[in-house]
Amino acid sequence: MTTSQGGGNRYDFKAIEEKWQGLWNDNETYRTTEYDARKKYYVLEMFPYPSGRIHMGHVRNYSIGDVVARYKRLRGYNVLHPMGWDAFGLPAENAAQKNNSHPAVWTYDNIEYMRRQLRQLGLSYDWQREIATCNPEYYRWEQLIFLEMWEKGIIYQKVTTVNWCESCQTVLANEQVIEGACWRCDSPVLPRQMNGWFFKITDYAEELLADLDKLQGWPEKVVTMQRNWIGKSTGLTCDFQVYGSEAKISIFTTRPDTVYGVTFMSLAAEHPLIAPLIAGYEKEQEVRTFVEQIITEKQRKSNEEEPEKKGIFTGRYCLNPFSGKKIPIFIANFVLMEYGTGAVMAVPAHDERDFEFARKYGLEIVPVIMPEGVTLIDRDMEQAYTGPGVLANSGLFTALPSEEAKQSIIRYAVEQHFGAPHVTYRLRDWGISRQRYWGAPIPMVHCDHCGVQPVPRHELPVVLPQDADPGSSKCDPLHQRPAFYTTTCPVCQGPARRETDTMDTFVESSWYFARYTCPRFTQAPLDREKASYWLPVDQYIGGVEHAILHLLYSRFFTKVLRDLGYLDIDEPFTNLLTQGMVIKDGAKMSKSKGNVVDPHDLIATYGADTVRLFSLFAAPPEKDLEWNSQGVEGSSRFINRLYRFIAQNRQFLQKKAASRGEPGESGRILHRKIHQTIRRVTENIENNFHFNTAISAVMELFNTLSAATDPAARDRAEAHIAREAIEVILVLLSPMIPHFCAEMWEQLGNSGSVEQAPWPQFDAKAAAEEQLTIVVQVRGKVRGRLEVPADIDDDELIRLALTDDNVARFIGGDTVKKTIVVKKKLVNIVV
RNA sequence: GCGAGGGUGGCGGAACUGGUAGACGCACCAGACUUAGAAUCUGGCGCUUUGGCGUGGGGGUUCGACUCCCCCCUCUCGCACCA
Repeated sequence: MTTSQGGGNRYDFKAIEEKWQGLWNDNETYRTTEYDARKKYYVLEMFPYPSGRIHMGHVRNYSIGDVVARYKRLRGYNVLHPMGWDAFGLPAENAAQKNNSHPAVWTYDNIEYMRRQLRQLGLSYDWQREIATCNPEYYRWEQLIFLEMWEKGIIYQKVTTVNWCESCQTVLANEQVIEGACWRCDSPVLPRQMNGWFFKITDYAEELLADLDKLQGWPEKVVTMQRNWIGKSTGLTCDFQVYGSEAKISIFTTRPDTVYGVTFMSLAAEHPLIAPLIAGYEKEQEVRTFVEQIITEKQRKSNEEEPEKKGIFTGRYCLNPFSGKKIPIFIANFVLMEYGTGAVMAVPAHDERDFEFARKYGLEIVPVIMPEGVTLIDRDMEQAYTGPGVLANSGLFTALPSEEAKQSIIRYAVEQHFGAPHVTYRLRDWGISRQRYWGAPIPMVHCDHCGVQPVPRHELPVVLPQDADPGSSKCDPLHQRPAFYTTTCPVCQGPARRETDTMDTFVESSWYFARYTCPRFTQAPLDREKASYWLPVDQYIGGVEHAILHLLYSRFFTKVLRDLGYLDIDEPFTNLLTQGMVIKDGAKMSKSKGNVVDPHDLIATYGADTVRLFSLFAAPPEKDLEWNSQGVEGSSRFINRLYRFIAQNRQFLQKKAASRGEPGESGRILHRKIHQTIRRVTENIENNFHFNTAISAVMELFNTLSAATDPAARDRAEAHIAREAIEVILVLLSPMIPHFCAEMWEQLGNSGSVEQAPWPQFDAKAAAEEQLTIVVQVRGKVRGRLEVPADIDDDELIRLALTDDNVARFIGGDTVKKTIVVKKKLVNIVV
């Protein structure tokens, strides 16, 4: 059985799509070079992980990007539109183990298959620039960047408590822990002490935060998420002297104005001062047991809600440096060692957590911030007051407003040498060590004599071994491969051990957009000139799930690469479009829910153009797209209607030169509609990529064209207008359904391809209406409509409105108080 | 709890700086063509007792509110003991 749809009723999408894909491929139509007279435009979609086959989310993402690329080409830009593969990662290992294959084999097979699928969608990529991050020719440059970052001191190694996923057998970055669970497999994440490599992203915290203001072309939501993630807090660090000891406890607070309300001190269970504090005191053993208990509880906690607040008195006291007041030192389970100093000055009157804790253990509550017109009394307080106010019982600072007091108190602490202004971030350094095989090796060597040494540059790349050691699995991590890690020290030539951790795959995706500008450059990670020409990416498109992880890391890398001298930009992505998910039956498509639609089948049934058209038409790109098989039929029907119209009117449409003279009524309407459509489509794309409304505008034009083309009147003066209409339709739609438009353009006998056609020019005069429908309202309610010439004056309009029968009826006997005329729109009569 | 963004026909969605709510499409209904169906074409399609009522609910500003202001309900997403 043939799947082609010949017979004249439906267009043969299979033949047409294959033909044009072949031509684009053979002619390298989308190959891009630099230094063109045209302005550059770099449009990029987030590159896929080669998981096996493309899914509807890919189709949507890449259709959107392709429309942008094709549109910008038609508008005369030199467009860079590349594609590649985020090819390292755990699924390859899992799949390889299951199939007794090798991750590289599995990955490259998938790339092969998915590349073919992308080609079938007719996406206009410059395939010459394709990259796969698992290729040593890619990651060797990443290793070089690593070495340069190491030299610059942006990389360090430390033993810390890391996020460990037992199921993935690897460490995760903070950003990869979602509600206490692994971002990939959803199993609980446990803390674990380990040595690992870190990127000092916190060195860039301030710039990453400040530059968010430059990202005017980003969705507000993403900017806010990043701002919260960086989490800057400004305040005071200051020291509390331990009573009867030389030791000091350093605290951080964002509320120095409440410092006279401190009634106790809370330490995190992991605080290093606890051991010396309690040593030799009577309750030592009891406290020690409590601390251990809290630490185990913390390790066990996962997605559950907040545990109940609890703590224990250490038996020791410290002194408030401002008031000299002696306060008890507690250990509390809600104090985090990772944030601030791991010690909190507790102000129960003005902090909810401290309030709860104080009430539970019967501790003193001293209100020192009074809201306007209110005097707080500790016994009557039912909750902490956290708002602003005026200071009370605060020594020198009493009666100051709280905002002002913050500054004065910090200044005082500095003068008295027991404190300093301080800024803290929630952002942690990026831990990039992974204990897995399928990733880029970290190019370092450990030598017993010389310590940690970088691999000499001429030895790069440190290649990931492709063969298994005898008797082991193909996916064994590097620390189980003596043939890999046994080496000599680059300094002393003695025996040494290679680093066996691989890099987090997010490192690869943090700079790939830059490598696309010079994917085969062999001298350095980046060709400065080409990178400078193309970057930043003008339009980046991808899922909102990357709002923090990938987009924050890429911003960080851009700044690092700038500081290493490779780039001359501060931010990688000027405009960001976060497209919504593709859902079906109200839920995200997923295998477990069984609601997956495979694009492969759809393309086979309807063709790529229909699939693209539907995914663009059914919703604006930033919203979720509800998949609807009947909607796909509708898109297919529209293209087929266009096809039949052209096929059936070919003769008529050819009479371009023959028609002369004044067009009739329908011709004038059509001509006007053409120009109104050009304006609408152009604006819809330019403003916010609302292809759904752009497409509906073209549908309207086509409806007008079909109605205007009465077979009985075909030889009339309208022929050249009809011809203009169909050409405009084909150009306007060509970014969305490129195969069909290319074919029809050719069949209509145009010289040159539709891709070389100029974007149609909007003519305001041609779009102007000659007759207007004016709405007549009485007291704001529509009571009539008038057909009037566009140039009618207001007085005449009012006169006409008042004579309208229905309008007169609603005015009845009332007197007209006022009339409001809105130009070209309406008349409102107030009675 | 904090932050962000939404709630418009049976459905997806339109509506410019306040000015005809429901464009376009899907579904549905009727008709044409057909032996019949599919496909296609034409017309209809918010609710409704024809006077009205309608953009989550209630108030307000205005000649006029999906749009602006206040209060409330609800959904989605992100963060979540951050001192």
